[in-house]
Amino acid sequence: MMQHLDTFRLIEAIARAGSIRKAAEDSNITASALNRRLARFEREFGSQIFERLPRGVRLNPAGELVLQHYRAQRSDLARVKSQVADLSGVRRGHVTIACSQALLPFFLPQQIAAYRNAHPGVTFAVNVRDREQAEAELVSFRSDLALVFEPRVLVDFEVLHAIPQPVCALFTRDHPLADRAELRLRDCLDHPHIAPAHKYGVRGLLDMAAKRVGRTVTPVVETESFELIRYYVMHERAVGFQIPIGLSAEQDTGMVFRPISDRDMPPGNLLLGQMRGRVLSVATSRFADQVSLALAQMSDA
Amino acid sequence: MMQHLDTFRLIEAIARAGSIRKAAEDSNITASALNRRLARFEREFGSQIFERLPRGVRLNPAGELVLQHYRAQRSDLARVKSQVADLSGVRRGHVTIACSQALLPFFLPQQIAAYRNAHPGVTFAVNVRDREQAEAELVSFRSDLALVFEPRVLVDFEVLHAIPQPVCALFTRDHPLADRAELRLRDCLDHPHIAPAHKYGVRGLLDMAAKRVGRTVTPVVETESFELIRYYVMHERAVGFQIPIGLSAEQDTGMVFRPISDRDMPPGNLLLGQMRGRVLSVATSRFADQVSLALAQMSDA
DNA sequence: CAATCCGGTGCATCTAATGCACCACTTGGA
DNA sequence: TCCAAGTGGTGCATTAGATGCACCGGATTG
Repeated sequence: MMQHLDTFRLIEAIARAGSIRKAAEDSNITASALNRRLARFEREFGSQIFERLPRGVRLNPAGELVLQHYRAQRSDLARVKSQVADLSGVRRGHVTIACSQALLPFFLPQQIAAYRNAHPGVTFAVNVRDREQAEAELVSFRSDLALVFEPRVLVDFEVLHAIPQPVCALFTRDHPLADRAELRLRDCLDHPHIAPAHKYGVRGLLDMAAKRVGRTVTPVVETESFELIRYYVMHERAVGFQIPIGLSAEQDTGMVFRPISDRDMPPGNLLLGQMRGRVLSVATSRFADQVSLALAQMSDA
Repeated sequence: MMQHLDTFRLIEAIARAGSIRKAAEDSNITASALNRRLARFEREFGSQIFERLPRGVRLNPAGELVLQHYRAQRSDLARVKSQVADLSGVRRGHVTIACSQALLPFFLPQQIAAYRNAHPGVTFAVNVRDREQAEAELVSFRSDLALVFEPRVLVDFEVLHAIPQPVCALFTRDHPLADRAELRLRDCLDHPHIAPAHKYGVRGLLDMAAKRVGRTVTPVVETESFELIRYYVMHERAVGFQIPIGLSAEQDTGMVFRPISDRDMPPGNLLLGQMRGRVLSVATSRFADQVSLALAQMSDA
């Protein structure tokens, strides 16, 4: 039980540290003991999993496979434990989500709170990641679920639910654009605007749409923070861009948001997904169901 | 490495024996040691996996989950080892097949020999099973591949390749039916016939077809052995039933076989399959490819 | 009611993992 | 050029944990 996954944790530490001695320090054992654990593992496994360099060690291809195998195993063991806890009546578990910044202000806290209200034994971990990182998180079993806008590569990403999200422009109530019946992209670009960095889906859609009408996105402020975008439009009379799920219509912040006309930009997709083919734990699976339902109700409304 | 999967093997032994003491004897350790291993495992896992009965122990639902998890893990570890051996150039591995009797005389030995000729490092295990057992073998990771005729339930059975196989009647060259241009089911049933037991696909198709024309299959000999069927028709002037892949046209045995007219019976399907969603080892995967190719060529001819 | 089989436990024993000191080697910079 | 600071690997004494043995309490069975 312990011994086995423990050895694996040490192997992970070696891979991370790039050196047996460093990993030994991190793990609070002697380099000698760690060296032997590794040697024994390699002997019993049948081949080396690290290549020995003059300045340390590095995973070889076999090691990559082994690492992936043990990550999958550890994750599946967690699933089994969750199911066992579930059938003994005690709804326990832990859910790890990699998600876009856009979900942080309203959607995710609401969803987590609602779920925890029904099942107080379940704990959560929320990792804020861009769309590429989120997919990598799934594959390496560091996250169970991902909730991202317009993910790039969809290999190994199994879509559990999808809802369309138009890119919205946001500005203060007294902005010149606030009166327009239909909001065109060119109008937004004519004003000073603040846009997210290229790695984000909103920016990708903006760039494509602008290119199609012979324009370019030239933000006065470019940022990785969606929060900054939301607040900045209240300080300079600028146009921000964001998807509606990260915005609240109810709050009276003096700020309004409007979808950009779909004549200029098709809506992007917000996707809930998991690693392809993986069996999720009970808690994770139920939470995914709840989120799917909430997303569905949202796109109906 | 060893310790962990070793404990699991012991747990399997306990589940099989139904008692710690018996399992201890089988595994050549003392009941005390085995009891402790189990106790420690349950303590670290967080819940009991056996229910204690007055006359021994029995797996509880949690135990079933744990067992399934470890079987999957062991199988995946074998896959990793196979891939590692593959990338170091040495094509090694082990392939386990659950298959119908019909494949034993010609098809499977040919396929295995051909593969081993190209890759002598790969070893094989062939388990002869009926269609239901074969599916159970896949799910419990006791077999990697299954090659069966008309499998019953297809849950968790992922079809890798399928070819149609008409049910054939076989008899000696001097049998009255040997001259017919088209072979009808009623003619076969009018003669003394020998048929496989109900659990086999051929019998299932026969029963259904007979019922459709208001007849019943009334074999003079009913058997589980396809081999007996093939040999019996040479001793009594009887009609046997079998699928063509288990029969050879070339051998001069004084025996002929003919498909029953598809006006009476649609052909059944011979399926090559694996457990749904499972990643096969390199050796297994390549062998499956070879078999698929051979089946495809066979149905072209 | 005695015999038998079961799982569980205290204690002595023994195997195997660990820590310490040290080696051989490479590298980078004084 | 040479030395200091890294690296992975190894022999040896120590220790921690797994094992075997003997035994207990309890339940079933004849």
